[in-house]
Amino acid sequence: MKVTINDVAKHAGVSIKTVSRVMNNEPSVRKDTFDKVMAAINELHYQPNAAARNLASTRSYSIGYIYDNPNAYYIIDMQKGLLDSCKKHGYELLIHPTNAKSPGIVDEVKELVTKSRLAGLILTPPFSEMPHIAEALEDMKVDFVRIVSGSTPSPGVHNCVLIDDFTAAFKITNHLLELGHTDIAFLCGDEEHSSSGERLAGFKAALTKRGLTVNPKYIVPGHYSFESGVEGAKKLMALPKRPSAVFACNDEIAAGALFSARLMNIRIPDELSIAGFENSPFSRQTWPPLTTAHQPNSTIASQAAELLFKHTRPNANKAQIQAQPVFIPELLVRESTSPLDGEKSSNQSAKP
Amino acid sequence: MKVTINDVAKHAGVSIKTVSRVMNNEPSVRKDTFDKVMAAINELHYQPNAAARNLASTRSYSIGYIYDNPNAYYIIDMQKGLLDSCKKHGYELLIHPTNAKSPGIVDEVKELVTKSRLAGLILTPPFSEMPHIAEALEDMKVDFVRIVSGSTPSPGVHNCVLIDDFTAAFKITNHLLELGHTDIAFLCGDEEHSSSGERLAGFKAALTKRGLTVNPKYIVPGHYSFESGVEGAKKLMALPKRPSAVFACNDEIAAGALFSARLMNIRIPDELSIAGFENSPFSRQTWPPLTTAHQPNSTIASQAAELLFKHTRPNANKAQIQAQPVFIPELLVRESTSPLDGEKSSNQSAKP
DNA sequence: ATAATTTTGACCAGCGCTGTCATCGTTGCT
DNA sequence: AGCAACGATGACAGCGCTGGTCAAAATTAT
Repeated sequence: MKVTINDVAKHAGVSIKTVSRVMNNEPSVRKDTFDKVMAAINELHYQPNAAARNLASTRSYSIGYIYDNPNAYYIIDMQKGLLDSCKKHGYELLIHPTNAKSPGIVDEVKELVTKSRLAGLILTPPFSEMPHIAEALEDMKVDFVRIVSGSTPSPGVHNCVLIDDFTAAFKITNHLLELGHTDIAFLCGDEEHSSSGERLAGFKAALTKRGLTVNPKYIVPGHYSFESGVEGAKKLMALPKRPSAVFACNDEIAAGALFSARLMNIRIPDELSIAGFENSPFSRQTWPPLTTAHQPNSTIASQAAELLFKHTRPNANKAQIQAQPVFIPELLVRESTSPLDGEKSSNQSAKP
Repeated sequence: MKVTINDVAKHAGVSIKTVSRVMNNEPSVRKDTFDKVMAAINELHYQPNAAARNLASTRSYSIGYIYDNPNAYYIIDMQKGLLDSCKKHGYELLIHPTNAKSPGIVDEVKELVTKSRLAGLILTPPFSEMPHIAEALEDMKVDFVRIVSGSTPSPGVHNCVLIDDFTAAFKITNHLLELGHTDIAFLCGDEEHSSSGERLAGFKAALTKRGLTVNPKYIVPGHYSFESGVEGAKKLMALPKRPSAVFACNDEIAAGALFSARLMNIRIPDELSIAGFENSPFSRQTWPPLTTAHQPNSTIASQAAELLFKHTRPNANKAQIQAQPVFIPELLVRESTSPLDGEKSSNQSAKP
């Protein structure tokens, strides 16, 4: 029933220590010894005891996922991706939802790491963008992988997974432009999330490329929340010249804008096109369903975990770990956006 | 930084063994010694090392949460509640999302328990209602707590937390009745979830109590999904005699019904009142916001965990564990329901 | 007061594994 | 061949805690 390292050692005719070496991927094990041990491991279906490993070594076999995000769908997707990778590599996942704005957050993270003896951490925004968190983690010599917004890998950094919000936002904006819209507003997310800044930059770039100027009144600061979308749309609709399209920084904001428009009896998409970002399930559940950008969260998460494991592996050569993977969310056109003045979208069946 | 049992012992002026006794809830520790040790534990923020405990004892200090539920908000809330209790008791939480309908599910659960050496499990629907899962767990002598729908504790059962869906549904239906509605439809959730049956029963009971007959055409089978709500509403609105109010088995279904009504240009709540169930965040983000029943998921979860710990605790006396806690979700009136024909709700300002 | 009882502590072994360091066997070199 | 140098392997202690045993101390009953 329960196979210990001892059994394997006997079976392979080596010492316990050698088996341990094999398990830990240590160098300095001769090829034939290695094979011998591996054979024994497979034959006996040996599964190392995580508790014993944790206790004996400074290292551990669990990773942590710290998050503070009101978006349940995002979190669930992330967890799913992380769990997949963890299972594959025999790690455990410890989830730790908390409040990023709490004053003692750094200590809290530190405590979590020491108490649970985490091998590493996965950080998503806002934690992935808090310098003092990263510093603390580096001080503690704990590996971590950050999932952040960005399009160009920075040299030397090997613990990041990038999401190219800029390009994705550029695409969404282009979609709106192709529909004939020129008065397009942008509803920002939280300023401290760089994703918001990146998306705004992509938005501006797309307009500029078309030779359009960016109307500062159409750029509304806000937060990643439904409420913020409600407020933002209200402000926009109070302007003397209303925009004909709104690009919201995420689906929640977009849903809020939709809600707000409805309260003001503005028909969507006829009078106002609205686009979101993220493709969260409820972007499909608004009326009309939201045009958005699909972000493959589970895949991103499992890639992040894979990257982390490359670091935490005992004899990891950090310099060898390749540059950051980059994900570009894809445009997903649904019914919340339509051509301006009822024209047909230019890329759709333009009959001659 | 790292507090061991030794530190606590010194701080409290007792031996290591006594601290261990306290930690393990062993009898034969005098009240004042117990308090003294507890004080030291709290003061030093002592958190036992799970790995060491796991290793030293046959028992383990992690519990598992198995789920298969598309509702992300529900899962996040549950996790939150479970984590709170786990933290308090020095347990770890292992989350395990999976597919309840997969053929090898029982083996999968068994493997999870043995491989991760789980002390216990928390089960929510649909797992909490699968007899073969419960049997397998009992065979393995693993403790588990089920969160199920029900209003009356069954004698002898001490590992259940009940949610009184019947009473809550009764209340919601009553609210609709008080608004003057008599033609009320019911959109069911999954048949295999007893919550759906309980809610339906509560619905029927409320109608019957008012002397109304239940129109079978107004009871639409379905699933706990947005799509199901869309379909259900479509069917209802195709009836020769449309209902004036719809009670959906959960918020997702209600949101779907709302969506569907919108597609058919039916004004909510003027032409049709819609009520949901659960008070999930997006019940606030539909337009109009949904009248629903608030289910305190986090609280329920942490109670379930507390109950589980009472079982897994070394010297637990199962017979002594009190009967199942019962939660009754509370009515939350929002804008998706309104009086029939513009009358004022009867319990509101009925001016003489 | 003394006996009976309960509570506590000292001590040891051991859970399954890893870290350290000493030892052994090889290889390379003069 | 002989010696150094290195690579591969094993012996041993110990991670932090529990479980057991037994004896000492504190409490209660008589």
